[in-house]
Amino acid sequence: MTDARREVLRLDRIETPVGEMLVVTDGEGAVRALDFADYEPRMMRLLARHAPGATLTPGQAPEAVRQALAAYFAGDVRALEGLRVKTAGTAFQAEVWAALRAIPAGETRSYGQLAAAIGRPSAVRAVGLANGSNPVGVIVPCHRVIGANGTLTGYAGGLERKRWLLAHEAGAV
Amino acid sequence: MTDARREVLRLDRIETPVGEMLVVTDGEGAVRALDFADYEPRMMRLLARHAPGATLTPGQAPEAVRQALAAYFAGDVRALEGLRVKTAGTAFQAEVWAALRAIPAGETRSYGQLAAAIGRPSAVRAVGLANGSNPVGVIVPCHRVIGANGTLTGYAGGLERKRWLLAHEAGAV
DNA sequence: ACGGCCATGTCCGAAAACCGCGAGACAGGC
DNA sequence: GCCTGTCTCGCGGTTTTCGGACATGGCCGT
Repeated sequence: MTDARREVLRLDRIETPVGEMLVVTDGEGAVRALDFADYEPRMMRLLARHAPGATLTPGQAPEAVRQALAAYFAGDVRALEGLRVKTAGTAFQAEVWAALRAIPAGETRSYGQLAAAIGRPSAVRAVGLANGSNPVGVIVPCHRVIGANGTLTGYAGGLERKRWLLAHEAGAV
Repeated sequence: MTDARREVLRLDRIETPVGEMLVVTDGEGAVRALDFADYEPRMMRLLARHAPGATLTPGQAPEAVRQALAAYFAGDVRALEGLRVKTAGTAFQAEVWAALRAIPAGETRSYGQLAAAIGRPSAVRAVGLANGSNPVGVIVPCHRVIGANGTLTGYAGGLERKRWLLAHEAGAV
């Protein structure tokens, strides 16, 4: 009696300088999840929350997505800006993630700045929390948010990768 | 960014031998809620849970619904069997409510029999709970479930109405 | 018969825990 | 003094846990 429109998502694996990544796309070409292969359980957990009941089948991501990611890692760090993503978090999370995509490659923001940008200057830790539960890494650039004193503080894919991504973007502007 | 497709539901009021009733239907003719007018707050609460964010406007229910209800109260106690209902409870509740509709008019079941019918013989009290949170009274005949010893035990619309409905159905087969 | 007792499964609301922070206080080292 | 590192605590949204509540039905005494 429940609406059982089981959505079918494709799971692709691509090689990058920072290790193999998992890309989940839907039938409309939107990216639903993107994470590093060694954090697969985490991605599956997030995906289960954001796309309940969807089935996952191995398959190639749309060419536009593959090419954009390749271009990004090759040095065209703005290549991801046109990609469409689709997530289903709370209203607060949606605001945070939208604010993330507004940070240009090569720049960084502090958690406090991001909190102020969405009109809740004191919701600093909550921003960190929403940041950490972002299902679409790299494209939604949660790695561009650092501590107010310049320290990297944390990253779901490991601080080493956060450092690499920031250096990559800083060197390619 | 959340899906803000505000659904519009119609709220009708009809007279019956057991008092005025509230009928909520959707754009597809399915009954979403049905309760007695003097329990309006309860119905609103259930509706808020089963159709979050929907707006309610006064208006007439589809003719098929009105006629079926009139026929039922006039003596054609099987007139409600063809009506479509739509609810959004948990899986357990859905099973219980489906099992309810399988009880023919004029018959009754005990809570234990109903629990056994859905394959959870010991979930007796849970059946009672699910029964009580049924948003679509009368059409989903929760009044046909009574205690194992024949007592009526309880009814959201008042025991007096439960007694009346059962007598009405028993006398009209 | 009748009245108490208790095991039972599910759901809901409240409360607490959890954090990818940041500001302020404080202690040392120069 | 000044700079830096460590500590403490308040912050806010989300998730998890927990404690009742309940439209029962046996069982066991009287």
